[in-house]
Formats: sequence, structure tokens, C-alpha cells
Amino acid sequence: MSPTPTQLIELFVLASSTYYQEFAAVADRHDLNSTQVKLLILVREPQSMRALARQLSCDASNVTAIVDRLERGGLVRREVAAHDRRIKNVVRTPAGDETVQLIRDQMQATHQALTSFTGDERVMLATLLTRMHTALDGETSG
Amino acid sequence: MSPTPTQLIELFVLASSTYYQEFAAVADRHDLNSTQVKLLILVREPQSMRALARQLSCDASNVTAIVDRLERGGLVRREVAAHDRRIKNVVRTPAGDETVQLIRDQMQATHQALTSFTGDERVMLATLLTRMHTALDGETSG
DNA sequence: TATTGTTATACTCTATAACTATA
DNA sequence: TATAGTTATAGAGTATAACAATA
Repeated sequence: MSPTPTQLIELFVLASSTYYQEFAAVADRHDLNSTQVKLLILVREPQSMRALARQLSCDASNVTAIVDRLERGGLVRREVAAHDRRIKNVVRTPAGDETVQLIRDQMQATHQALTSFTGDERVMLATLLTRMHTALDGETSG
Repeated sequence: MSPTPTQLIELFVLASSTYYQEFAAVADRHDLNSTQVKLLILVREPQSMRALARQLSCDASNVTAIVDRLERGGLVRREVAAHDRRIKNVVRTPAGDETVQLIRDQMQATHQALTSFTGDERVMLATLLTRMHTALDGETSG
């Protein structure tokens, strides 16, 4: 039985909001919010405050607050860049690495739900999601 | 080429965040935020404040503010229930119906991006999204 | 002059608690 | 007593503008 367009969209919205809720819940177990965890994951490689603001689509002043919070928790530290002393790079500490690993573990069951498909299904899902995102991207920029 | 689990998840997160941004942008064109539009769409049938709070997963006091805002804009009105005068039902006005229709139109291109698949692809996507949501749901409640 | 990051500030969103009016 | 809705209030998140340090 082929679903209607409305049903497809409802399914998509439902699946993604459930995923986001789970992400927020896992972050909360570490006394962090979603944005703080996103930043923590982003700094796999050291990044300047400004670069992080761009990737999080938020103002630089917010990054100051987010990094303050993570730094107080000992999960990241600021390092003044050698070549340009205006720039501060955010670097993950070993404790930060550990937290990211724990969060990955705790998201594993959720991620498995998204990826427990056969090879063929996986290719199909990736194709469809890519096509959706490409089409959406064309829309939003127009 | 089969995508890795990580790639699949990144695609999924990317597609859903782009969708959500587009929804917020369309809402903004009507001087509304996402939650206000969600409520406006929910009141296809009149609903009590309390029922709306449940569906929006927020406190009842927030619904008061959201409905205040929509009522000031003439998009909904409050109606005291005949059988229980404590209850106020939120009812969409003709202007509210019109706004919902406009938002539907403005989301059409985006929705088309999510549903422009052949019959077979559509069935497959629905199957996969359902399986994802079911699995996620099992996770979050545990 | 321009850029990076910070601070001060205000606005929005959300939750909690106390309140009212009804049941 | 219990429930529906409101109000007052406080906390978190975000954006803007002004600022200091550096380029």
C-alpha cells in the first residue's frame, strides 16, 4: 500500500523529532544541552570560536557562553593561536574525548535503529535521503 | 557504493534539520514561530488548552501565551465549552484557516522534495522511516 | 581600519508556583 | 478536593551593540 505524500511527511517529521529528543536526553545525562554536545563533537579538531559560530549558525557571543560552560566542566580548553593572537582555538581535553565517547555509546542503540538495514536497503535509504536533502537545499537557498 | 552507518545518520540529520529550518522560515514570513504554527495546524478541530499543551509537550502556561499571540493576530479565538465552563476551546478563525492554507502552499515545494519519488521508492521510504521510528520509539521509552 | 573574542543587555521561550473559577 | 486556565516570575538561550586586543 503506497503512502500518501502527507503520510510520508508525517513519518519523516516523527522519526526526526524522536531522534532529536533522544539526542537531547543523552546530552542531559551529562548535564549538557544539545548545542553544547554539538560543539563538543565539532571540536574533533581544534576550531576557532568564530568557525564554531559559523558551523552552529549562531552568534559568536553565544559560543563564548557555550565554551565557558564546557571549560568550567573541564571538557575543553582555550588556546591562543600562535600565528594570530586574536584567535582562540577550542581544544578538547581527555575528559572531553571521554564524554564524546560515552555519548556515542549511549546513542548507539538509536543509531542502530537508523542503520539496521540490509546493504540494498541502506543504499536505497541513502539515495532517498540525499535526494531529499538536495531538493530541500535548492528550496531553502532560493 | 554502500554508505557507512555514520554517513547514513549524517544524511538523516542533515535532511531533517534543513526541513525544520524551512518550516521555521515559512512561519517567520507570517510573523509566527514554529510552535505557534504547530498549534495553528493542530486546531483543525477545536481543542482545549490542556489538550494542546499535551500535544506540544509543553506546560499549559505556555499555551496561554501562544494562544494570546494568535488571538491578537485574529487567527484563533477562545470559546468556553458549554458542558464545562472551566474549559476553553481554541477555534481557528477564517483568517487562521487562510494562514494555514498559505503556509501549506509555501511548504509545497519542500514537501514535494520529500515525496517526489516513484511508487516503489515511496513504499520503500515509508517502510524504512516507519522501521526507524518504531525502533527509536522502543529506545526512548526504555 | 578590519577582525576576534568578550561583555552588557534585552528579548524570547519555557517551567514552576500561586492564584481564580469552576466542577 | 480536583481540574482548567491564567498570572507572576525566574532561568536558559539567543541576538545586538559596544568594547579591548590584535592584525
